[in-house]
Amino acid sequence: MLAPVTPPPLPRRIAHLDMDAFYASVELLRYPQLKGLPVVIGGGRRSADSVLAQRENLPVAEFPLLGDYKGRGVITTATYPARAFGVGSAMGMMKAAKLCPQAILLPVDFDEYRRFSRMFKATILEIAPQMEDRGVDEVYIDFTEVPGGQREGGRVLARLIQRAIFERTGLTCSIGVAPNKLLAKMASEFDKPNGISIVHEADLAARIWPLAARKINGIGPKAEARLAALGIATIGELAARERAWLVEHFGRAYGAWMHEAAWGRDSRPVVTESEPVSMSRETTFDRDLHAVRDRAELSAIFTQLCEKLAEDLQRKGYVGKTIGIKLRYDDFKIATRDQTIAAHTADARLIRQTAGQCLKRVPLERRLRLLGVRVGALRKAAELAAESQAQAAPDDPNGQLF
DNA sequence: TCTGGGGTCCTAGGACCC
DNA sequence: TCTGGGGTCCTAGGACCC
Repeated sequence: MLAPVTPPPLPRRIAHLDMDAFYASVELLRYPQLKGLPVVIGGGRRSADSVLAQRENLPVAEFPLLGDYKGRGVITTATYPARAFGVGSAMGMMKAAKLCPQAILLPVDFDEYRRFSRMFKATILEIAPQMEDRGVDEVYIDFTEVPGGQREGGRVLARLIQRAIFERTGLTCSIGVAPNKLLAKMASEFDKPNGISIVHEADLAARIWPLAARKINGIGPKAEARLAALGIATIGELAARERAWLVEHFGRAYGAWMHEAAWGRDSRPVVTESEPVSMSRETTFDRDLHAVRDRAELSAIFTQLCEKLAEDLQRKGYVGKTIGIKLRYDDFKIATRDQTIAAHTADARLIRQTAGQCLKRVPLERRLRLLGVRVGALRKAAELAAESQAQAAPDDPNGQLF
């Protein structure tokens, strides 16, 4: 008997695709008259009665200005002309207004960004079926088995996808292709905007090791600071340390992972489907509120959050079992409490009641800045219903007895 | 008026069970 | 004086990401 002949496996080629300045680019498609001007997006949601909602061909002079903005909130994104003034994402609005009061301020329009997000993802799926969603403007794509995915290390397929997205949406993106997700993510930043970068294992020392350790997806500001204190700034310096030394300083799991990452090793698959674990709603108040003195106002907001969350769950077909709250105090410290109830629910009143119990277990002397409600341990409502049906099925002896 | 909103995953201690 | 060991669930906090 002849052993079945299996062709050697193809080398893994994983792409990371990142839309270029996504929110701002979507806004500029709608308001081309703003091209080249400093534009900032953030500070709240677009309301139906806003001047912007009424006319798309609004003259530039009639757009709202950042300098006129009053409120808390942060910049979601800024165009390059705005960034030239030192304005950037996550910056407080009031601080940004001082730096560049003449910038045009657009409120965020998530519905519109989601619409474009669906469009570019559908375009990718028509070409490459193995796609992992990483938020509104990012995906991983497994090129390995896709026709043409191996040509020029992935460049040919990347170019095809880039063109298809541009033709469908008018938006550009940057793509990195590498042996795994970790390297592909870094590669996609190499040539922005509208670029393609191909990285191979052999490029590790030349192209990855000179980068700051912070460029590794999973090393954030805290880990970066701890590394810096230990004299490590670049990925190469991280790679030069013994695994055992990293484990000693960062714990078994994180230390070992850091070592693997620095050596460009990552075997995580591209995950095409996943179920949500939790859903939440939270809001930062216009002014800090006190649990006793602003009780009525707080209570109304609390109820509203629970109602919105219940709506989200019901619309998407989920029920959850762990109900929780989140508070941010005026000193920015965060407290969370949660409680697991007997049965899964998506009912606003039950969520409100359980979250109310949680609120009683948390200190309420300080003023509050933010209140949030969360439902976790989610299940698909339909699946849960099917299971309880099965439990009462006639082949269950207990089911027959009673 | 510095500092949004929506997520995931990990850790660690205690309860509880066998 | 000696007092297991493993597994799972629950809870609180924190790091990180988009």
